[in-house]
Amino acid sequence: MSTTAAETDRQPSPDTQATAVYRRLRLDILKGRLAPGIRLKVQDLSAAYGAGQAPLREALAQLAAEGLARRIEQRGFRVADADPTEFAGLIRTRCLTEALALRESIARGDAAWEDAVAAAERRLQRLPRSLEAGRFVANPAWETAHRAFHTALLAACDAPPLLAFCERLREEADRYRMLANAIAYPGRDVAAEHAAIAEAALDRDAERAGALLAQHLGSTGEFVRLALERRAAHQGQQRKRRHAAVLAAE
Amino acid sequence: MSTTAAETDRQPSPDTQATAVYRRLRLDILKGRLAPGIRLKVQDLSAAYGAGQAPLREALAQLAAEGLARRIEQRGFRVADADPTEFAGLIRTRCLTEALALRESIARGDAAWEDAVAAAERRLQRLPRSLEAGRFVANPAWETAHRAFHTALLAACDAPPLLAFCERLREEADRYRMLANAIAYPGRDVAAEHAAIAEAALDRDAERAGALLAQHLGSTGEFVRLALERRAAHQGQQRKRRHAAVLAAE
DNA sequence: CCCGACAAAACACTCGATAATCCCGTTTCA
DNA sequence: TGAAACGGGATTATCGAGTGTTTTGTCGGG
Repeated sequence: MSTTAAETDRQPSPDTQATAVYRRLRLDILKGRLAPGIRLKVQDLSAAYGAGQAPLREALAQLAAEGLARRIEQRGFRVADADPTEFAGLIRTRCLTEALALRESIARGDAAWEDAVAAAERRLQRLPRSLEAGRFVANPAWETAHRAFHTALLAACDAPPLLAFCERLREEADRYRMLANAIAYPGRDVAAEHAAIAEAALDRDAERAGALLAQHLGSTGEFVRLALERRAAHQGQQRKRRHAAVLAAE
Repeated sequence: MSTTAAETDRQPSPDTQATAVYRRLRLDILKGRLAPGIRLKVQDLSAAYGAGQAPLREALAQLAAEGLARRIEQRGFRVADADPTEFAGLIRTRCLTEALALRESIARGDAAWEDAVAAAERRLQRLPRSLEAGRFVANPAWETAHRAFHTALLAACDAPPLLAFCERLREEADRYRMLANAIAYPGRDVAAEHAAIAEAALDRDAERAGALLAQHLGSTGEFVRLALERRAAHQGQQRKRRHAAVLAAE
């Protein structure tokens, strides 16, 4: 080993509390463990995550900048809410942007890119969407492979900020999808859609691939939108019941 | 006045120190008053902006999330540096993304959008690019009108996150442009380019407008790139001189 | 029964100080 | 001569207490 201690240590400074709690919060929001719209009280979180308030505020400021949380001046932070209108804009943007990145990727991708796409597609096909047959139970391996497949498709577009943007949109959309999957189950053949996109991409048919990808994202979006509507109705009922209970208790 | 105090107060809670210092820092970075790459020491900034360290760290965390600053674990924050490679990716992404948004805008824009574009273009044409004839002195009014023109072009694309993304890219690119303008002067006829874009947009020629816009952004990018090179050479010389001075002083 | 003023509690935000870590010039050893 | 250990000084990261704002709950009047 010719690397000195100074060189190896450069990168992995022990994670600071602020970033550690940032990562955990981020995941808890994306996975839906922290429901949309709820208050993020600094003291509570501080107790829950075992970190001081200063690091927590730092993490929250970061999340707010990313759009995963909302800051309200003098009134603290809340989890970004799951608004159908915002979601529609999100999906529309994804369709446009990912299709654009895919077209560019097809125009510029080399043989290595083709191989990566084909490999990612094969890996994805092997995995079951849900861990159980009857109802939906998220399969972490599938989620990972799914992410990898979509990333591989766009990887050759040679515009890092565009890629980063697509990834952020995907995470945000995935948050909605998580919420939706808690109450509904996608009936369509997602695997076939992925296969069709991969085929078009490898055929270098940019227009067809872009259109298919946009359609794929749109379908998922529509599915989530319906689930979201049901959720809203559900919550409305719950709120009514709770209100009734309060009245009854008096 | 029929509005109660409760209603009017809701929005404008007096700016918290954290956000106030965030805005100031942000501007100082974008305007180039804080040079790329320099360290952002919490204590110094705390003294300079007259705020505590906690709000400052919050602001810095936010800026880091936006990409205007870099956080290095256990080693504080630095201003994002002006790297030619990153800049190239930025420009490429802008060309792709703004052209996309413009095409969408043209496809969806109504009469009000047309009017807004035409008006913004006229306002821009009236203003001089530089306050002095011989050398470049930034004209705030022109900068504002320029921003407004480009925003008006994309306004009808009906994809809020896409618009927000374009705006962020523009700000980042403008930071580079500020640095470049400090040492060079654009020789081409920027006004004519704007006019051509507006004309194509109002003609509803999406392809031509998109191409012209991409070309416009690319030219500006090329200009900045050259200036950046000169800047690098300049800094190299300065560093050499400083080094020589140190040696001479011994 | 509803509405608005009022007081108390909860909470966000801020500050100053302390602990942990890094940086850099110096010394020590092979 | 060069590389590794070492310390003083600077800087980051963190904590706990204090201040001001918002929210909640209560009470009297419409």
